[in-house]
Amino acid sequence: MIRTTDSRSADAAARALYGGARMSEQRSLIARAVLSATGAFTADELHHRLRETSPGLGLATVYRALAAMHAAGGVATVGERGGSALLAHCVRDDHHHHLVCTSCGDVISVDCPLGETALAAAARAGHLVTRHEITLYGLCARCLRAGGGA
Amino acid sequence: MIRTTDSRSADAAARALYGGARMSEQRSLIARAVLSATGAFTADELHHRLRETSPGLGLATVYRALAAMHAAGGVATVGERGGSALLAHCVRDDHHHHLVCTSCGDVISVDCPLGETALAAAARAGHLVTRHEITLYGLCARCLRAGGGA
DNA sequence: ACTGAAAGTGAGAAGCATTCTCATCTTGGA
DNA sequence: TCCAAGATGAGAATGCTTCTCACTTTCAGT
Ligand SMILES: [Mn+2]
Ligand SMILES: [Mn+2]
Ligand SMILES: [Zn+2]
Ligand SMILES: [Zn+2]
Repeated sequence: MIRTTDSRSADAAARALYGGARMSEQRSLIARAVLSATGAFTADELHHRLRETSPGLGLATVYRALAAMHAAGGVATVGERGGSALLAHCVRDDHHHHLVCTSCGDVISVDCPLGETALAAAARAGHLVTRHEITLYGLCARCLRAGGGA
Repeated sequence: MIRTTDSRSADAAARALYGGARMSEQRSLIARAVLSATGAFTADELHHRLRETSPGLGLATVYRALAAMHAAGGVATVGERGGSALLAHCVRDDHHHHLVCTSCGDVISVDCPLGETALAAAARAGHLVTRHEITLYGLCARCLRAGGGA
C-alpha cells in the first residue's frame, strides 16, 4: 500500500515546491502544511496551524517560504479575504484562474475566460492587453448542495 | 460659448458624484479633481494634486470623499499600483470592467468577458459563481502607437 | 435669516498585512 | 570536517487605510 504520507515522497513533494532550493526543517513543515491544506489560506492562518505543533516557528519565516514557493510556481495567489492575500497550492502549469469558495475556502481551477473575442475587441480599439487578473468567488459543489439550495 | 468649467454645471456634476449627500467646499474640490483626472489615480496622488491649490486639505478627507463617491457609484476601483488602490471616475452603470494603461494611466471600459460559456462550465461542475473581479492591464491606443510599436 | 442636529474636517494616532534588519543558527557542497 | 551562502526569529519598520476627537460647516425646518 502506497501512502501519500510516506516520508520519502512527502519530502520530495515538499522539496519540489521550492524548485530545488535549499531545504530547512521549517521549510519542510511549511511545504507539508501547504500540501495538506484543503483550500485557500492566508499566511497568518498557515502560521497558526503550524504553531500548534511547532511553537517556535516565526511568521516571517512563513512569509519567506510562501514567497519562495510562489516564485517557484507551486503556490499561487488565488484571491483575498479581509485584507489578507489568499494563497493555495497550485499544480496546473498552464494559464488559468481560480474560483474560491467563500464558504469552505476550496479552490477550483478554471480556464481563462479571456478568449479571442475579448482580446480582439481590445485590439480593434487599438489597445494591447499585457496582463490580467481574474478571480471568481462563489460556492463549491459541496457547499452549494449543503446550503445553497435550501 | 458653453464651457465645461461653468460653475453651475460643474457643481451639479460634482454633487452627482456623491449621490445627493451633503456637500462641503472640500468635497466639491475633490469631486472636480476626480472629474478632471485623465485616468486612474491613487488617493495619495489626488491629494497631492489638490494640495497645490488647497494646502490645508487633509488626506483623510480625500479618503472619505472617495469612499462616499465609491458608495454612490461615481468612482470605481480599477486596479492597484505599488500597493495602493487605483481609482477612476466611472459613469457606466451596467456591469463591466476596466483596462488600465500601465504607461499613462488611462482607463478603458471593457465588457465583461464572463459569458454563458464560462458560467455554464462552472455550473456544469456544480459550482456557483456569485462574484468576480477582473482587471486588465496593458497599453492604451495612444501609448501603443507612441512606444509599443518601436 | 436663525438654529441645531447631523455631517464633515484636519491632524495625528492606530490598525494591519507585509517586509526588513540583524545577530544567530543551519545547510550542503567542497 | 569546514565554511560561505542561505535561513531563522524577534521585533522594528513600512506603507496604505481607517479611526478618534475636538472643532467647524451644512442645511432642513422654522
Ligand atoms: Mn491553480
Ligand atoms: Mn467604468
Ligand atoms: Zn465550499
Ligand atoms: Zn496610455
